[in-house]
Amino acid sequence: MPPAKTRKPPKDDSHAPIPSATVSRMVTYLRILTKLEGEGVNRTSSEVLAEQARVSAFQVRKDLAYFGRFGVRGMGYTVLTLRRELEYILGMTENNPWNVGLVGLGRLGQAIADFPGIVGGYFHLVALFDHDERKVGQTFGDLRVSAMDELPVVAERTQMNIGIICVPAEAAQGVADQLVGPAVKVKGILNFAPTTLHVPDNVIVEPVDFLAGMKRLAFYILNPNLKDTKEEKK
Amino acid sequence: MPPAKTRKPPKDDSHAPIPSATVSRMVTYLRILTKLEGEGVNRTSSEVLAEQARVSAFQVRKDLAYFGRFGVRGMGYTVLTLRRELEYILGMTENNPWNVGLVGLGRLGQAIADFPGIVGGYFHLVALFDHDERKVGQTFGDLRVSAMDELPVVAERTQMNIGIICVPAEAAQGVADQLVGPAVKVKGILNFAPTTLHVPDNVIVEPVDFLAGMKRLAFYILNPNLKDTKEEKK
DNA sequence: ATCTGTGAAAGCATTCACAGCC
DNA sequence: GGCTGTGAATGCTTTCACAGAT
Repeated sequence: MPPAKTRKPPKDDSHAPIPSATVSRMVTYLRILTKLEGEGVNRTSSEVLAEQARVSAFQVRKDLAYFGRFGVRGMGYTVLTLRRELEYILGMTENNPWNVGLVGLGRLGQAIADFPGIVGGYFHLVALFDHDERKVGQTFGDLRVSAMDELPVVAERTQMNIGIICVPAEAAQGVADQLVGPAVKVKGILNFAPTTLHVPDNVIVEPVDFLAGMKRLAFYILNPNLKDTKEEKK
Repeated sequence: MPPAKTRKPPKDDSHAPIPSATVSRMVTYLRILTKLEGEGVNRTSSEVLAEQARVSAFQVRKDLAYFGRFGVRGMGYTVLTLRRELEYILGMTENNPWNVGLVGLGRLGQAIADFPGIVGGYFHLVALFDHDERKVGQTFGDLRVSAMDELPVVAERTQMNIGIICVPAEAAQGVADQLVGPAVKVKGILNFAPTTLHVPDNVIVEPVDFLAGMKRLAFYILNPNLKDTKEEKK
């Protein structure tokens, strides 16, 4: 094996198993880079990223190394370039249209539909659904609320591929079943309901369970000695 | 060392390092047990719990073993008893008054203040704060919104020990600083703002970052091959 | 017979130390 | 000199297999 060739960046390590904690941190790094860029910072380093993400600089470099080589030795990273690379890695690009449908327009659902970063960011909110017929037909933002039985049709028309569940725990599994039903191409679900969803293998669920978060807080407050020193883990 | 004594449950393994993933799963088990109890189920097993939590039965038993011995060999677990034990372990008891203050009454904050399980569950919502003077003085539920500069006084009076941050990312660190300021005894923060908070060592932060969740979804949808098979990790 | 509790092994993730490149 | 990229070592977590209890 000749190490003669001068520079072939082996960017594509495509089959390496990426730790899920690494994926979470990549998201954090992207957020930090976007912030730095907004502040007019051009260059940064693993140390700066580490400080802001509350992890070690080793960790930052190792994480990035799973995906390629983005820095310059002795110099650090260019904020703009690295931000773009991470966006690409995480699928936050023009040619990945993430079409999001939200189910359940209670207070929480309305708040999420309205949240800065959902509309106008990397994701497009394309459909709203509610069980309650008094809500069906109302508009939030510029979207009309559809009935649950319209879901397959609307999902098809809007090319919905991500679903957000904001319904009570008892109703969540039923909604999940509809979201992954035939003709619906939802491949990922963000689940705000405090329950564990059962979905087919090819569907991803991300739980956002803040009641669980509160209980973890309670536990760690009572047992400060065994506090996890590396926050950001997921 | 006499192993003669007939039954002294060595409940207190107090210094074993508990994996943070275990803590998250304990919260899940508690939720499942509460549900089972509500359905009138008396007995259960590591297998049932595993199925509902989407983990292995080994994992359930190992997790529980960190805290004590709660089952009967050949029989399984008593739902009521185990539920109580887990509540005790997680600090969900009458004599641990978790007094929660919420900062930021935008749509999200209002939704959280209203969420079933905050009021009337294991936690008491005792104070609301907002920067915006038009919101100060309004009431949500039966709580009056206080101004930010009243925070130290109100926190003291209400014995606030957990804070929830529902303000925009730019404002979150400032709020966190106030929450851990002198005379405020907040030891845990639930952070809905998409930013990493810097707090003293003795304060715990639980991030609830659903925008990050969306980006993780996007990544795993694009790279299904390296999907994490064991959801519920945190 | 059944199902829990647990030491030991296997599998992952993080930390480290230093080689490699500006 | 400075800071990245990365094999090797360390340290955790999960998985396993089986001993223990009823």
